[in-house]
Amino acid sequence: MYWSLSLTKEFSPLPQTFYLRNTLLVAKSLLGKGLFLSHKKNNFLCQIVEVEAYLGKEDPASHAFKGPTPRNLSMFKMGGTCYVYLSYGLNYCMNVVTGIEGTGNAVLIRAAIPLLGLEIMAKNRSISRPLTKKGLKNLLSGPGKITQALGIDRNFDGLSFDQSTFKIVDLNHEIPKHQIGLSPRIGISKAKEENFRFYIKQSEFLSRPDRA
DNA sequence: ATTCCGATTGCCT
DNA sequence: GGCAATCGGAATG
Repeated sequence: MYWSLSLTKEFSPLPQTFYLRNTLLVAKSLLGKGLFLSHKKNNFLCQIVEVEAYLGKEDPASHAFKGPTPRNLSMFKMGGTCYVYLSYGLNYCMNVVTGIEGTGNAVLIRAAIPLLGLEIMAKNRSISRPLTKKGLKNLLSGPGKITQALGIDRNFDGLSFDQSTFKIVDLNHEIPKHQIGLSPRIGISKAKEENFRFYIKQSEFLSRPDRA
C-alpha cells in the first residue's frame, strides 16, 4: 500500500465516542489505526499493530490502581486523552486514555508500522542509514521506540488525540478478528495471567515475534 | 532524607 | 539469556 502526504491530510481524528467504550474493545479496535503527528516541521504516520489494555482501579498492573497521582493524572481524564510517562528513567511510553473521566483506563501503544517520516524516525532513533528491511522492523517495535522515533515526551501528556497535528485516524484497514492475537502483557509483575495484550498476527513489526 | 523499583532498550556473552 | 543504564514517583524512616 502507498501513502501520500496529501492523502493523510484528509484523515479525520477518531470521534470521542470511539474511546468511550469498553477498554478491551477500544484496545482491539486501535489495531490497524493510524497515529499521525506533525511536529517541528516533520510529518509522521504509523499504523498501530500492538497494544495493551490497563483497566484502571480494578487492575493491579495499572498505574491508576492506587488512584490519581501527579504522574498518572491524565489517565483520569476523558477518553481520547494522551498519557505519557517515563519508563525506567530512560524511555517514554504513550497511552490512549479510554472511558469516561475518572475511571483511569488506558491502552499502551506497543508497536507500529512506520508509514511516513521514516528518515526522521531513524534519525531520532539513532539508527544510521540506509534503512534496511530489518531496520524498518526495528524502528517502532516497542513502546519506547515509538516515542523516541516521533519525539514524544512528557510534553505530550494530557493532550487530546483530536488535533490536526496530533491525532489517531482511521486508515480504513479493518483487521479481521481471526488476525488478532491475544497474550499476557509484557514486563509486568502483577496480574500477569490476564490476556490484555492485543496484536496483529504475523506482523513483522511487533515488539516480539508472534509465536503460535 | 533515603530507599526501592519499574508497562524498556540495547549491548554483551 | 543476562544485565547495566538512569530517573522520578511512591513508600518508608
